[in-house]
Amino acid sequence: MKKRFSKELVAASSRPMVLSILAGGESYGYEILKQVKLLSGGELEWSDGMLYPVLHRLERDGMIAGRWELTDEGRRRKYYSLTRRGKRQLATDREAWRTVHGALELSWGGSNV
Amino acid sequence: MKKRFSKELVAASSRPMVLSILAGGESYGYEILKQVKLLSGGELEWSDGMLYPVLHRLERDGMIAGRWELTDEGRRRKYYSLTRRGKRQLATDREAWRTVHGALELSWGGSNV
DNA sequence: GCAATGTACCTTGCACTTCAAGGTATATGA
DNA sequence: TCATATACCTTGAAGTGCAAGGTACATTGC
Repeated sequence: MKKRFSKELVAASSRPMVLSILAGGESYGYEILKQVKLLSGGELEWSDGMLYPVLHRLERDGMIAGRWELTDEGRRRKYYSLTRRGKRQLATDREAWRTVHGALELSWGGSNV
Repeated sequence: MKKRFSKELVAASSRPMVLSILAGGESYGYEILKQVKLLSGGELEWSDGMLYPVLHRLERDGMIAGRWELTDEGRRRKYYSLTRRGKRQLATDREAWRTVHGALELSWGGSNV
């Protein structure tokens, strides 16, 4: 549906975005998808087939910790929370992003408009 | 040397960065590498093994046009310039980047600092 | 004479990632 | 009974960067 976003851009932003969302409190896959949409004003829509492997990798690498829970309606959810290692990674990712962003904005403002 | 930048972040920024640099006038591979380093204040250092395939893809897709030239010293260079299609792509990429950047900054400012 | 460095380009194999498409399961409302 | 929403997962195809290798020529220092 949204062809505007290259898979590379999604790949670059997925981890920092997930870590950042979890820095605001624990959440689960389906809800994260909605939060991403909200944060982008409805423009960004991730596929769930992308997000779940991302969550599994982050958990495998110790950035986030998962915990299964059962809702009142009888649905299972896997809640994730940020670990200390995840917090450090978030800070690193944010700095890296801002460096690249600065270079891009510089190049965009430099010669063309 | 620079482990701070994930390959995903490099992948997301490489095309918009190259297109943007060429929007400022034609250039060639080796020089683009130095311009990227300059634009980032020395922080971003691309490998040439990454850049050349990027240039080939952009040329294949009609975003840029290549032209061989021989310098006075007898070295061959391939100069690239932005095509009309490349200009359009640059505008699209820039908008996509800024949307994602906005969502990230929002998430970073929202709950954690 | 020759080694090192800088310029300038290219390709291959590896590991990794998204996406599309498929799957499982339950609850609610028309 | 059927569609929609919730909630998770996996697979195969296609596309990435990176490390490492290669080619070639000019300049500099010993």
